[in-house]
Amino acid sequence: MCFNQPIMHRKTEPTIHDIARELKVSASTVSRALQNNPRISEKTRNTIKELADAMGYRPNTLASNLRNKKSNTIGIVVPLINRHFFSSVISGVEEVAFKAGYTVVISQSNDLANKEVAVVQSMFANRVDGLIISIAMESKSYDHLKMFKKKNIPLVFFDRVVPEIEADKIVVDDYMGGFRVTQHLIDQGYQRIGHMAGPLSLMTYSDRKNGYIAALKQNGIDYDESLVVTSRLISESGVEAVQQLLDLPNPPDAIFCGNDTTALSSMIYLRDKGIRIPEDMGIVGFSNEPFSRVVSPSISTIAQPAFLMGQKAAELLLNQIEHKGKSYQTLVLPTELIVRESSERKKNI
Amino acid sequence: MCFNQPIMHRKTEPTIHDIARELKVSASTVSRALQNNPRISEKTRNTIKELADAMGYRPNTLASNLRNKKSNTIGIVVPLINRHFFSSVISGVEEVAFKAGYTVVISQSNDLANKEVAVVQSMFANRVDGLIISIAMESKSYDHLKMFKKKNIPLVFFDRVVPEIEADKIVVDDYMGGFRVTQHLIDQGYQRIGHMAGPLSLMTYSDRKNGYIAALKQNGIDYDESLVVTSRLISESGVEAVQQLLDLPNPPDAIFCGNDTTALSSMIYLRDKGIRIPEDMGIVGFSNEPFSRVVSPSISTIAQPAFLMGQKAAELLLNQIEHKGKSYQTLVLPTELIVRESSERKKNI
DNA sequence: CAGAATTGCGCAATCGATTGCATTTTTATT
DNA sequence: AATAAAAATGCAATCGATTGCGCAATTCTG
Repeated sequence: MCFNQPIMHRKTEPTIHDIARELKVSASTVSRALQNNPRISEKTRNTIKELADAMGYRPNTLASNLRNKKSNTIGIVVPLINRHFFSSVISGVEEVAFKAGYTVVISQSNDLANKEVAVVQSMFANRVDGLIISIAMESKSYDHLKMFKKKNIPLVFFDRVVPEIEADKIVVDDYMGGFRVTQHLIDQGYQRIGHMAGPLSLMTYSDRKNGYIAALKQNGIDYDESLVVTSRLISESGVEAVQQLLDLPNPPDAIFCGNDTTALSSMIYLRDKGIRIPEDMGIVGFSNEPFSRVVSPSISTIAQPAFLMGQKAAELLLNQIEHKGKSYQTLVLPTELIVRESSERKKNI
Repeated sequence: MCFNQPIMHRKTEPTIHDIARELKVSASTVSRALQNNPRISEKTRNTIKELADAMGYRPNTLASNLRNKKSNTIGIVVPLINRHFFSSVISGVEEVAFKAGYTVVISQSNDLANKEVAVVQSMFANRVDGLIISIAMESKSYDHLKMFKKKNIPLVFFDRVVPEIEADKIVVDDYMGGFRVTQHLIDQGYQRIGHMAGPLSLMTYSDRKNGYIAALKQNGIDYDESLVVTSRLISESGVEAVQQLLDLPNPPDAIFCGNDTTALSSMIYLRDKGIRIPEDMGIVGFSNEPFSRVVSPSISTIAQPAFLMGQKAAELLLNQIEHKGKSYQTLVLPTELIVRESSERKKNI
């Protein structure tokens, strides 16, 4: 039997009690010393810290969390982790959270209402201190989220928000995005500007369209309903919409596409038809998907500050966590127009 | 003063003690009943469960985790969340972990050695049950990972693995990837095939190069060292490498680029030089980045099964967690050659 | 130098769930 | 009916850190 083993493989992690025993002080003292509590003299504090180091002591956050009724963890739920926009948001959240000493737990809803309920409940059971979420497209009932409200656990929505729940919200300025795109096309000398809209039940898309209409109006251009085609904005929709627009008696000379996917598929279709971009037809997309920069011609688009959105979401959430009961705010992040080849008819000098 | 409030807003979450008091049984009984421990009669078990439901009881996983010394949490650390390959892996991990009742905590190293150390230590302190990691390019020392080994916490490496640490590992078959690419180029009738290699200290890149060399050999083509340019494979490297290759007395007529990024930048450079792809020069990339499908000409590349990799990583890890001490395995996932325009000189009939 | 003020530290309860062992209750056996 | 066996439940310690309160030691004050 040997006591006082040198520091080596021991079965269990050292705890404050082990340190206390070794130094013949109480566990409270050790705990306080490690927290730099002024009630402990500098001398003993140093002794304790040194031994803690030497023993390879690591605080057990589980125990601490239990005692403090706080997990120092925030949850984030997105439809699909594997989507550039969302992974960028997550990246931003992680950065801010990590710096603030929080852990980020992550789940995806796969855009399925019942998976969303399941993952949210799981986060709830795990006592996250707050939740950041972009809801699944399908979600109908929001009881699982109201649970958080009831227990007073902070909640931040981003991108796809739930209007009927009071909480911090972050969205991008789709209206101004649509406006800027349209204004840009006008500035480039395009005369008849068409628009591929997305499902107008989603605010995101109706705002873009409204921005488009507003810009036309402001430039004294009549809004022509026949120039707007509404679809789900998948790749095929782009092709169909272009066909429809080209068949018009008076077809457009520029198209504001609801997203980059349709912008791309339109471009490919137009190119095959021998229509030159941007000379014969200007194209602008939306969202700044990674590919829009590298395709040829590169696609002008609206950048949504996904990473920033994640950072802001985390900041709002941490703020709520640390000063509960403040009032809620809705942050509208600015969009940025990125002019690329697909719409740059007038070269800058 | 009113006791026996109806179920409504109460300050604190109900615990097993509250249930026990209400039912005049002990907390142990409640705990056991909720776990379906056979030592509790069906009758009392039902009574307990019903009341638990009615009171809106939710087990406190923190307390449970503390007692069980198990967090039911796995950690995943990647260089950058916001990269398609990694976010796809994460997505796969999340799927498997969630189904198995585990929570996934996530962090990014930003490819910085010291951030990696910090996040790994944080996960350690948070008592994750296991860790899945692709190491930062810069990492030099692996003490932070050896810590896990010492404490017998399962570890799974993927993509960028550490050879000197024994653990489960998952990589893609870079060797065969390189081989396939090269064979494909040969089959397409290209005669002199160059290669842009990545940092050869990383297995990933040296394997690709070795596959390239092997394919040449098998086809009776001499390996010409001057045709291989090594770099960090960022966009600019592609341009520099192409310039270098074109300046050779006997330049290549095809290039196997170490990744899609360099494949793209090379293509753009070549196009500006008036060199036609794939007619004058064949190009193949690696990784199947989303953009490689949509650029023009589309880029032939090697698909890495990222989502599958994540699933497998999670499976291996959970297996280790649940049956510790099994031997370690290295899983080599197959790669798939995706032939696109950039290398398809001979059209299929 | 006595008494007050300050400083340094320990006791013991707490967070909520789990579990080995002991005890009580019920059922079976002769 | 008495005892053995089995079933159901309770006691109390435990996981590791935190903290209000109280006691003891030290320093200060007049």
